[in-house]
Amino acid sequence: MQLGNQVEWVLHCCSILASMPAESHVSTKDLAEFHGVPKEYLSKALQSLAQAGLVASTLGPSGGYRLNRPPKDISFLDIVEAVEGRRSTFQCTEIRRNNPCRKKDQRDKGVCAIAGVMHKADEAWRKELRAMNLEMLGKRVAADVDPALLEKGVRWFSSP
Amino acid sequence: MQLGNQVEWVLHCCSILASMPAESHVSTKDLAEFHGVPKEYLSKALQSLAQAGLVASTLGPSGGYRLNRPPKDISFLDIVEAVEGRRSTFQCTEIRRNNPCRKKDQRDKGVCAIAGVMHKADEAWRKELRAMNLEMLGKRVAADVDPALLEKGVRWFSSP
DNA sequence: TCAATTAAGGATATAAATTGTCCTTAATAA
DNA sequence: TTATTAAGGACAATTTATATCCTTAATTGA
Repeated sequence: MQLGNQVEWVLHCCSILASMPAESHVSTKDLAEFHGVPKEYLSKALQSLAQAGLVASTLGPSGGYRLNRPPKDISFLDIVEAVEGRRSTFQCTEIRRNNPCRKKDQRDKGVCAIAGVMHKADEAWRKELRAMNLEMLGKRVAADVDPALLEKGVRWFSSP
Repeated sequence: MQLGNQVEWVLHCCSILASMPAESHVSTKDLAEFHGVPKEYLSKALQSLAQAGLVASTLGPSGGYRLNRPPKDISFLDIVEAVEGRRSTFQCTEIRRNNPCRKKDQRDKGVCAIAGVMHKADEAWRKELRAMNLEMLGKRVAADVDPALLEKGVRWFSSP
């Protein structure tokens, strides 16, 4: 059970967008080149972010993407779910109903105990992602990465 | 990001094994038929459990599987990891190294902040699975399911 | 001893999801 | 007007998940 690469890509892209001056837009082309990933495929992932309302896009030269909300109002979960969807990591197919000892019309008392546990674990994962947002990420990045390098990045994306 | 069906299957199989009298063995054929899943494919998953040391197998007529440890010593995480592996749900491919502003030999301070968050969420998921074991599951099942049906199941697997 | 049954596992086939590319369209800025 | 951009449809390639088939060796019971 692995998250797709797109998740990693858009998280890094959002980190960039959060560090750019407001009103400035960053193109798919630049984001793809900066991260060394295929532009067309990254584009699909960014479209997912746009459809989820996390980013806004503008057309034409100097167009591209910007965050659509303050960084503190965009959680990791928002981003992960925009790309991966909202379905639980565990899908119960109700194989208990195949039990040959059961009567056909037998009703079940609530969800399968196994599914309950797996869904709770899934929720614990999501809770952790919900607790982290782009503002917090920005602070961590600022603490970890050479400020000169960060500034270079901003200028790289800003230059025409 | 979805867990495979094999995970659901073996969890149900382990639930059965935990409810069977000690020393009795349950065959792949019976487990597959009981749950309405393909025998040969379920067999692969059960082999994973055996390789992980969670179950022991015996050959020949009346052979099959039994738990290799007390139910309380087999966690959901043990079972999930036996089938799905131990790799994190998030794989960091270090795309930060592709940053064109970086010098080639630049060293990083620890893991990427994004990977750190994702791994922590992964660990929260695993922690939840680690906290549940087959003994606890047995109690929940006993509370949820008609005792007569449970007993019928045990007899179904016990009869030759 | 013999026949039936079983897990283990190799080889292979099929289906689905992931990853990636190509192209057209409409909007927009310079 | 021209170059640039996001959106998105169509398609291709690759990888993973799902499933089947077959052989082997161990074991049980007749």
